[in-house]
Amino acid sequence: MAAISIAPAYERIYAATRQIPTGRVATYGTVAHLAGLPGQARLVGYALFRVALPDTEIPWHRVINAKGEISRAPSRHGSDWVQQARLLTEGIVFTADGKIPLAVYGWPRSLYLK
DNA sequence: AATTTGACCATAA
DNA sequence: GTTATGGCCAAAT
Repeated sequence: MAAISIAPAYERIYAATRQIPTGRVATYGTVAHLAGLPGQARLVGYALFRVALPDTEIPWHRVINAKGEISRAPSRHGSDWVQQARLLTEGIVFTADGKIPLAVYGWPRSLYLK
């Protein structure tokens, strides 16, 4: 009954990630919330790790951590730099600290309106 | 089937 | 400012 959403948890995360508009970024926590997994910021990170390589339609590079910084990791095989490059390509400018001003690029805007 | 793994966030000291 | 800790979950091997 109610086959409302028997979709894999990860797929919902991917769906939420695809909704991030170009030139904008969302945090893991936000994506988790949009995916219907409030508080599961970690799952988002886990899911994205499994998808990053065969990248298809998922703008995984638009997902960053709550600090407004790209989550670098040794296990990422350098995909973290690809993320940096892609964000720059979309017109996003990093601060001197290598961070992204969420107040400007954060999405959805409603979470960052002053 | 059990073990391993993995890109977070918030709080406390 | 850093460091440590708890919480949370699913997929790949």
